Amino acid sequence: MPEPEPAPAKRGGYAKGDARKQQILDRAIEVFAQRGANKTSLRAIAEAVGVTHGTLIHHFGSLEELLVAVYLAGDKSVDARLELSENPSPVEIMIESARANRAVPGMVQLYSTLMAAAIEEGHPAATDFATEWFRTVRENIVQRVRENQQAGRIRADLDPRAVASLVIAASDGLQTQWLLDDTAPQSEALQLLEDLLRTDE
Amino acid sequence: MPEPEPAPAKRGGYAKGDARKQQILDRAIEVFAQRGANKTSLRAIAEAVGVTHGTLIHHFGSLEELLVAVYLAGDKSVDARLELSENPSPVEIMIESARANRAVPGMVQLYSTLMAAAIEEGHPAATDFATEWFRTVRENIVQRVRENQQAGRIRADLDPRAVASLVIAASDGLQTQWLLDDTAPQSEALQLLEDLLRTDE
DNA sequence: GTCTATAGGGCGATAGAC
DNA sequence: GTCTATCGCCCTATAGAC
Repeated sequence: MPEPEPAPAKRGGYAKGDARKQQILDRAIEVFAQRGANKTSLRAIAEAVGVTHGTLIHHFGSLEELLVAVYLAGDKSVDARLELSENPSPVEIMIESARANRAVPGMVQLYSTLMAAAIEEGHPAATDFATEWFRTVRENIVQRVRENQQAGRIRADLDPRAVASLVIAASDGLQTQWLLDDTAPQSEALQLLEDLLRTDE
Repeated sequence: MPEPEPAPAKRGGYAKGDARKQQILDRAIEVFAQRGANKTSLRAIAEAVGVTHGTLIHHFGSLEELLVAVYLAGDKSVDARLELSENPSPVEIMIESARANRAVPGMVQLYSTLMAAAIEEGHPAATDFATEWFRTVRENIVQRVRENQQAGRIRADLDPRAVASLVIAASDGLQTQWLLDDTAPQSEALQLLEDLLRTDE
């Protein structure tokens, strides 16, 4: 199935390879959205994408690296939407991200799988992803906390780094609870945390 | 290696089988404490315990059921210690449990692995464990929240169920963060949550 | 009852042909 | 780039020795 190539690029020709990689990634994300992170062997993904498992290894190096790439690509859409709102509270960010994940439960399963792999030894790709992920997210949230404190929306006496870790942890843990029992008070608990952090009425 | 049998019991004779099962479990817990949840195949565990993988299957039915049994057995010691203290706050319970897990990181890895398996389909043992686990823990914590509210130590206007879910989620999430980066403010964030829940000074 | 041995199949990863 | 073939490891399940 020859498709119209997006400008093959005479020089430094990685365009074709990257395009193919992106194609595979797009299809893989669809698969995760539809079927969840279930039975995600290289062979199963390869079959769904329409190549062999060897091809996936060629493009991504290992199953784990492919999974990381899928998660990061899927996360971008959430990120983009958040850029639009102004000075959101840390908890609002988590609520928005939870909303997105609720629509695509496969992403939460994938996140859990990657985190479980990350805290075991011998999974460098997952460990690197998780370490970098928490570093970035925590940094981001710490900044939001500071902004909200300056705006008088979060109590100024709280340590931004502790607040950030708490908010992230709560969000992660609640998603797990909610996936196992959809009567778990996910939104309520997040809203509760929001209220607790707010400057005293 | 014939060991002194603990009263073979003429009737309803499951004593011997249960004893062997407990032996295996004890040894498996040691292995997890020493080496973490790494490379936990039936064969690897069997080798460490000193039997074959078939023996483990015979006693526990499947790898997943063995892992659940190991986690539950390892958790009992924490539970026992908590019974001693009187009317602990929900967060104090989590801090104590975090302290225990810090000493035996393999248990946190095991917990993560089980939770990741639980939220995927096709892992009934893990799913049953996790569902029941959250049900029990949440029930327990809700009760503690109520007691603390009556004692005037937690704000009476908060929904106990939301508080319980939040505390559990925060604790779980912080342990993951801490395992990946031991400078993550685990204790600080838990203490912060404790302070936020406290009746206004 | 308890355990060993083995069958049958899936996995990730690699090597090399096209 | 993509394929096939293959390696070594893992899993569950079962047959039968002790």
